[in-house]
Amino acid sequence: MNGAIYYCPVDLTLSVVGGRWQGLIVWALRGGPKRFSELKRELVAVNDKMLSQTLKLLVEQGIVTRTDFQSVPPKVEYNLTENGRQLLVIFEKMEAWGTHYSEA
Amino acid sequence: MNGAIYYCPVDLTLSVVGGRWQGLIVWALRGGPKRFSELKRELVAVNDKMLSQTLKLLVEQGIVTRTDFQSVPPKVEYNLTENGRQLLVIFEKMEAWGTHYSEA
DNA sequence: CAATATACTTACCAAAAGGGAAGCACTATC
DNA sequence: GATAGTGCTTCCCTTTTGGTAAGTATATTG
Repeated sequence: MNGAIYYCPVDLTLSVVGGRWQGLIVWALRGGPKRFSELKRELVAVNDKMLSQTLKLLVEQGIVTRTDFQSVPPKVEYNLTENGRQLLVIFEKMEAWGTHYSEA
Repeated sequence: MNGAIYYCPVDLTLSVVGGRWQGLIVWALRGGPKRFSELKRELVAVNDKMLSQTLKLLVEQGIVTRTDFQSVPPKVEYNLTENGRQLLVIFEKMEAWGTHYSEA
């Protein structure tokens, strides 16, 4: 994948899901494709650089697809791949845990 | 928790589960309490500093308990709290995904 | 009496990640 | 003709993270 060595399957998954923005982007795409600017609006604290950098990484990892509509002004859509979509069960559990934890 | 602001429950959970060692330690404790040296042996690439630093963080976050047996040489056991234990469903999904992904 | 084991901490350094601000290409709109 | 909107990239800098090596205290072992 990127030369890194993973200690176990959990470690591998964490490399895709951990990091400041990777997981949040996957989660933001759960409802279907979104444009760059929509993601930016949704992930309030992200900046252009981080968003495009992280999206590129997710594309390389095979989690997200990128569709460039070759128009001016540019229109590009991002969507989850099948592998990406299968990550969603993880985030559903995370949402449940986080919700419960912040109430405790 | 630590002054950080979380954007949503998933973000909160990622702050507990992401990071180089946090998740792996929680996962390593799934079978019951372990001593410092056992964790060190199991998480091959971790060093003393990272392990004790991360364990301290997990204790502060209420994910792990620390029991010091006040003996010489020292014996200290770490175990999951109830909140920590509830994270395990997340890791089970991660293991499944990681296993599947690395076969693809 | 030297070595070993345990669970740490400290000082120091290197690498990586993250972020701000600006710029770019091009069109449409005012 | 200036301005705005889009999806980026680049430069530069700060912060965070990770890591190495060494040290600490004390009892047991050889």
